Amino acid sequence: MPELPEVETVRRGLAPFMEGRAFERVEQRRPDLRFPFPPRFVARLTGARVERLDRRAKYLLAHLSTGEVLIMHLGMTGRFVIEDRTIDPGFVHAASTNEAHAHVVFHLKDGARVTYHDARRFGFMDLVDAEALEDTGPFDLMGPEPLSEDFDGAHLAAAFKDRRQPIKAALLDQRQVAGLGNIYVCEALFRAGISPVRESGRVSRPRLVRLAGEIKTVLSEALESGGSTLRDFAHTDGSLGYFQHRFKVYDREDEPCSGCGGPIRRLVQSGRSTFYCPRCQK
DNA sequence: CTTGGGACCTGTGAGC
DNA sequence: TGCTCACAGGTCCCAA
Repeated sequence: MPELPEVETVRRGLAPFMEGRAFERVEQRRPDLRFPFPPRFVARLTGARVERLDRRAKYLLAHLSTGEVLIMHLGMTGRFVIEDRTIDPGFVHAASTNEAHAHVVFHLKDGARVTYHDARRFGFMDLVDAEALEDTGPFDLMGPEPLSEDFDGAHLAAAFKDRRQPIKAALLDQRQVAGLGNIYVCEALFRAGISPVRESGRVSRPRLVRLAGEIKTVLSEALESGGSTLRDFAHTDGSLGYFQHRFKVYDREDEPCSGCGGPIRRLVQSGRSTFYCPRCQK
């Protein structure tokens, strides 16, 4: 799924069509995605205006005029398709879509129709009071945004202190730092020269400072490229991100390492593939 | 408390 | 061509 750069790319694509507009009509085509929709989901949205579309980690947050926040998570395969007759009647901003996976349709006043598609249905939506947002899970325990000033080597050192977990797993834990996923963790560890199996609590402070910097760099570069397109990620206008061409290790098993020429290896850590260079990462 | 494994669900590509 | 298997960008839940 979308990790932080992909979710932020989606947010930027969606914001011009949603911010300042109200939901004229909402179609909820099934009772659940990963979780059941909240009670009276459609009724609570209808007529509400979207004041602002934010992102926190991998979550999209639509702040509504009703005082509630619409929380949207894309899971692995969630995506939004925009159609806007104010721009070009009948024109669809979208890659090819499968109607069977169009689960929610937002009809906005003055034009746009925004459809949420999600083949695997690992995504979900929820509604909470804006004041309660920070106190509701998972936001209550969530670590800092990696691109914010709150995130640096000192934060990692404190978060990893006395932890035995491999650093790969620790970086995927959204309570330590929020927004990284499998791709960018692999890429950041490679750039920092740190082995994914190293115990997180035993990585030296200078190396964590380097790691925090590499995390910021790789996420920033991915954002500039419009995110990564692997299988089905597409922008809201149907265009594709292209950062995947700059992966150094992810999905490159047996290919030569850009640093030493040796083969990139794959291993499985807590059920997920890790790609790394055994020679360059210690 | 921490950690790892399985579960959720569908689609796709590789190999036979 | 068609089958089967492994695997996929995430996160929650539970057992050890």
